[in-house]
Formats: sequence, C-alpha cells, structure tokens
Amino acid sequence: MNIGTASDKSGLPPKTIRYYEDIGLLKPERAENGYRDYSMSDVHKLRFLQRSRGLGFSVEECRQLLALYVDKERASADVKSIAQSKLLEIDQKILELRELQHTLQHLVAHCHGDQRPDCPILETISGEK
Amino acid sequence: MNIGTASDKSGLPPKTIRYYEDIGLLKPERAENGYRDYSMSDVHKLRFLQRSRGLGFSVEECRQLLALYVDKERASADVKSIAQSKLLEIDQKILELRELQHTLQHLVAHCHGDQRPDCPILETISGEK
DNA sequence: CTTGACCTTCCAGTCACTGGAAAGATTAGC
DNA sequence: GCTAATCTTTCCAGTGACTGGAAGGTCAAG
Repeated sequence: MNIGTASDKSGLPPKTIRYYEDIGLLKPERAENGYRDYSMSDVHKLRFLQRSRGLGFSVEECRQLLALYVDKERASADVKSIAQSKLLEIDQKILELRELQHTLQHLVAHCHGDQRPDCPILETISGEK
Repeated sequence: MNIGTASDKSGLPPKTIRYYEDIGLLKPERAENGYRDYSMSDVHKLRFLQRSRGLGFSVEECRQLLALYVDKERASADVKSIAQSKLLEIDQKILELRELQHTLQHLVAHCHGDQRPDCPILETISGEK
C-alpha cells in the first residue's frame, strides 16, 4: 500500500513516516514506480510508534521498544525497566510543573492587572522584591 | 564587565548570553579590544531572562515581558494576561502528564517483568489487547 | 488530454540552545 | 620579558522530532 494509506491506518502524517524511515526505524519495500510499498507488518510498526510516542517515549526509546516488540525472545523485564524510568521522569516533570503553577498562581493573584505601571509579577521576576 | 562576569552574575552560560544577543534581546557595549562590555542594567536584564525562562515562558514571551519590564509606562494588565495564558498551558500540560502517568502505572503494574517473552506493555502499545 | 491528487527527493526552518574549531586578548607566574 | 593558561571573539554545525515547501514524476477520472 502507498504511504497515504499507511498514514491513514497508522495515524502518522506521511512526512513523519518518511522521517522514521530516514532515521532507520523501518524500511518498506519499493514498488516498480519508486513509491514506498507498506505491508501490514509495517503498518503495525507504525501504529506501535504512534502509540509509544503518544505515551511520551522518545524516538530512541521507541526504537528500543520496537526492537523488543519485534523480538519474540525478549524478556518483559527489559520493557518494564524502560517504562519504569519513563514513569519516574513523568513524576518529576509533574512535580516541577506544579511548582511553576503555584508560583504563577501566586503572582497572578497579587497582580491587580490594571493600567498602573507597577506590577508584582515583573517585580518578582526582576528580583526587586 | 566581560561576558564571564556577566555569566556568573546572571546564572546564564556565556553561550546563552551571546545567543540572546543574536536574537536581539539585548545589545551590550563593546570595549576597545572587541570584548562585550556589560553594564549592571544588562545584568539585570539577563537575570530577568534567566528567571522568566525558569518560570516556563518561551523566549518570545520573555521578549514581551522584558519590553514591559523596561517600559515604565506599561500596564500591569498586559503582564497579567501573559502570565494567565501561560498558567492555562501549564494546567493543561499537568493534566496530560497525569493521564500518561496513569496509563504507564497501569501497564507497569501488570507486567510481571521476568524472562518470559510475553509483555502486557508491548501488547497494549501494539494494540493486541 | 487535461486536471488534480498523490508520490518522490531535497533543502530549509522550527526552538533554544550547545559544542567545537580557529584565532586574538589578557592575565598570572616565573 | 616569556610562556602558559585562561578568556574572549566569530563562525559553523548539531540536537530532537518533526514540518513546510519547491520541483518534478505518476496515476486515476472524466
């Protein structure tokens, strides 16, 4: 099947699919006219990439996960450790964002937001207070 | 003062300071030997940038905030609206990350993580289940 | 036979830096 | 005064994960 169909079935834009090929994530056949020709197996891989990227894994992590996915002899421990470290990163990111949220909420609450030139937000960022 | 000193005082690496100059965020004087020469006012701006970047504002948002910071006639309403929209983005990002966290927690909890080849995480990502 | 949709490659741009090379300036120690 | 180390300069290239666009080839419909 052509790249447009593979795009529809996988949920990834054609540009992204070609990019994934560029960086060596999959290598579809070529038809006689030079068009890429995707098998169902390719589409499964593309869907796999689409979902794992959506779960926040980096492309390099997806490459590892895909290798494990393809490897029928893999140990599930390998996959679990990748997922666990990603989970730690997500926990950390949430904590950082919550701090940011608190700081900004505080700043916004104390800014009267009118036409006067003084502004507690800028004063805090600049270190005046 | 030289860029190294400005770097120490602002907490920004010299590379970043030059980059900020490239994109027009500030223009320090030049000494006779061609070295950049930072005033205290420049250092204040650099600290301002360091803090506002740390608060999650994009460089373009920082450019706006810096302009408002320098403009003594600004309305604090302008600053407040930038901060509020950033706050909305942060709220949204936290929600998305929490969903991710839940999904991954669920997957990790159901993966036995041993040497057997089957793995609920991969099965879910691939859409097998 | 022409139109339009699809496909190809290649080049460039995004964002916010970061690394490194090559060369000139300054400073510290001897 | 010499040398070595440190600092500074510019410029070019790379990161991650695409995305946009140009120029051209292919294909199916009417």
